[in-house]
Amino acid sequence: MAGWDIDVIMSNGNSVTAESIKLNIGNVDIESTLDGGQAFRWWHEVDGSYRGVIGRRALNIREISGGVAVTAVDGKPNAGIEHATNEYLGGAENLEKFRQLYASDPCLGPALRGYSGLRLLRQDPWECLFSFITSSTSNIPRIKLNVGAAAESFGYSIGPRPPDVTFPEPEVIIEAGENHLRELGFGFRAKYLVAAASAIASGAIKLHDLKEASYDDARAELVQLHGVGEKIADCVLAFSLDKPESFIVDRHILRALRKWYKLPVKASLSYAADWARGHFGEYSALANQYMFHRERLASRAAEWGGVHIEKALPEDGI
DNA sequence: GTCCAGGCCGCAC
DNA sequence: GTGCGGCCTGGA
Repeated sequence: MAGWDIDVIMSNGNSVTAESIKLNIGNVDIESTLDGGQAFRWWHEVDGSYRGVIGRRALNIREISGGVAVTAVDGKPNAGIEHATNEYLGGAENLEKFRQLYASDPCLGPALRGYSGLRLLRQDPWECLFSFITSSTSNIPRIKLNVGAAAESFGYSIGPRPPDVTFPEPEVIIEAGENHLRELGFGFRAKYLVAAASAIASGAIKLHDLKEASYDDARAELVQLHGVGEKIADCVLAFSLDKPESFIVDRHILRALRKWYKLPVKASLSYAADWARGHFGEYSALANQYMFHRERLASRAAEWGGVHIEKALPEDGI
């Protein structure tokens, strides 16, 4: 599975040789997967690769034919990187079935052809929860700014650059406190984050145990947290707690469901989520991510002059 | 200056 | 159960 080759990393002007590991895990669209609204600590490099952190390792990931190449940028041995990256990028079995089932779906078919390789991540649950509490009434650039600031302020350095840090444990966030988080720009979300950290540190909520729990039970646990509603809970369930049946509804998705699946204009967010879970079943989270990506690019294309979607999805005829 | 962003809470009705 | 105002703040 894993092959070897030699890369040259330019860091602080010095050249360092490091071995990269090739993972033949199938096509991965790293831009839409790592930097499309699931995770917020991946940074685009000038060569098109992405740099970020998985667990306690600072890594660089780039696309290669049939998979990705991963390089440690922390000067440590490669042990464990292959396994961790495989975990993080999720399995592809579901994706293959999903592709076959929805190839001719009017909304998802074009998206599957346009962004084939968009995957569901399997992130660390605490960082994921923290990130999506932060996402409330915010936008992706600002979420990246906030989450990155918290990581760099309170995380443990594991590499040469400032963003090469582990994500701070709940105990560290509690110690930092609401006011410090407000100073970093989290606004009204600061108190939610400290409360969530307390619930986890005290053991009132055991995030990792929710992986084994049913979707309904895990969701019910999460929404008890102050500042976590159905939407944020579904993000955490889909991106970190192995719940492929979760479906996230925001304004982009609601618009898509009305446009492509004839959902009533008056359908509430909660109704829409229930309908979509019934319709897509175990492929809900995947369908949701492709739909979100497509709709988000479409709205951005409109802002930029409306060319992006036609370029990405030629056969779609919007 | 205004408006909006991958929401949620508290409170009416 | 549905609707509405308020909440922080950076960027367009």
